[in-house]
Amino acid sequence: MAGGRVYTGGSGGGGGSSPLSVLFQNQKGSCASQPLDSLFLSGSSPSFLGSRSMVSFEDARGGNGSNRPFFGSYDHEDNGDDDLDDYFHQPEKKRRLTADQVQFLEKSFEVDNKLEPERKSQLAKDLGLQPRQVAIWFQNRRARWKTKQLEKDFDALQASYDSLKAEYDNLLKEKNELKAEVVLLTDKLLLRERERGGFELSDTNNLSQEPLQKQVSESACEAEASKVSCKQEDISSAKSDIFDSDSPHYTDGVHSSLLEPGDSSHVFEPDQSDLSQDEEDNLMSKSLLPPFIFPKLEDVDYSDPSESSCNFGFPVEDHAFWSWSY
DNA sequence: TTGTGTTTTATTGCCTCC
DNA sequence: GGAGGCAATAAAACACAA
Repeated sequence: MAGGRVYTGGSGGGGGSSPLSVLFQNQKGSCASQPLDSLFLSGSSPSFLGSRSMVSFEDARGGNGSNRPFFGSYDHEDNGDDDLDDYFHQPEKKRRLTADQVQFLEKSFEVDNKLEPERKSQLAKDLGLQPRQVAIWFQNRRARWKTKQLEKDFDALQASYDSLKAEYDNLLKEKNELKAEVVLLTDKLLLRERERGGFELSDTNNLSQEPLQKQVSESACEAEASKVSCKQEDISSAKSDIFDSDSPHYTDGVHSSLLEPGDSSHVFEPDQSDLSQDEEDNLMSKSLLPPFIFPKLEDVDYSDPSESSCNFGFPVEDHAFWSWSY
């Protein structure tokens, strides 16, 4: 025995003389002739006396035939004496508790799932079981309860996750739609600028006298006026998305050819070979590139892509975020 | 009837508390 | 150090399909 525990089987039970085979001859429900509540509330001597389940068969057979135990698995009421004899000559085996015993224990468990020594003794006495059997039953019952509780918790978490994922998917869809819109408008804008001939970025001689930022901003606002608000904060959140092609979410396939990585940036990069260092610095520091395309460096921290506005607060590596489920 | 999966009863070993 | 709880596990009992 572990932990110094001693299995004191063999001598428990009430040893009542009245045969209970009428009441407990079938564990599958037919024995429920007595309401459980009356069993549970009927004081210290419910009709379990005489049960010797799990005790030694030598003990169980005990005295005379009238003291026959009502083992839970014993539903051989139609068997003859030979079968009965065989049954009792089996080596000691596990015996299931009767349905009534289990119901009684269940009721007790509902009241309190912990078992103080006194209650254990009382239950054992009432049910005609060994106190250890009662303790074991409670222990196993607690384990089952815990498992079910875990299943419930899991279901709740799963539901919560499903809800959040649906919400996330909607946001992602919305994001991609906005992204596509930005790209479309950008293309339109570039096309218009080219038609005007005032924005030939590949030709440094054509750099406008007007500050580039002003030019583009005005054009942007013209383009935006029809549909999109020209508010700086609105656009700046989208502009970082344009160059977010590394994001695993970027699957909308609406990239403008002008904005493809390695191809797009030069569109807005004036050839600075003829600029003075000051002008060059000015260009860089003030970010003369269109503000709705390139965020100011101080606005966006590219060192941590997960913090960029294009992700709506979700980590870029969201595939890792979702990968644990399903 | 038999094979197989599930449930229930019981054991073992470890841990915590008093 | 003993009592009791818990996790892991064994094994019997049970359910059920083929």
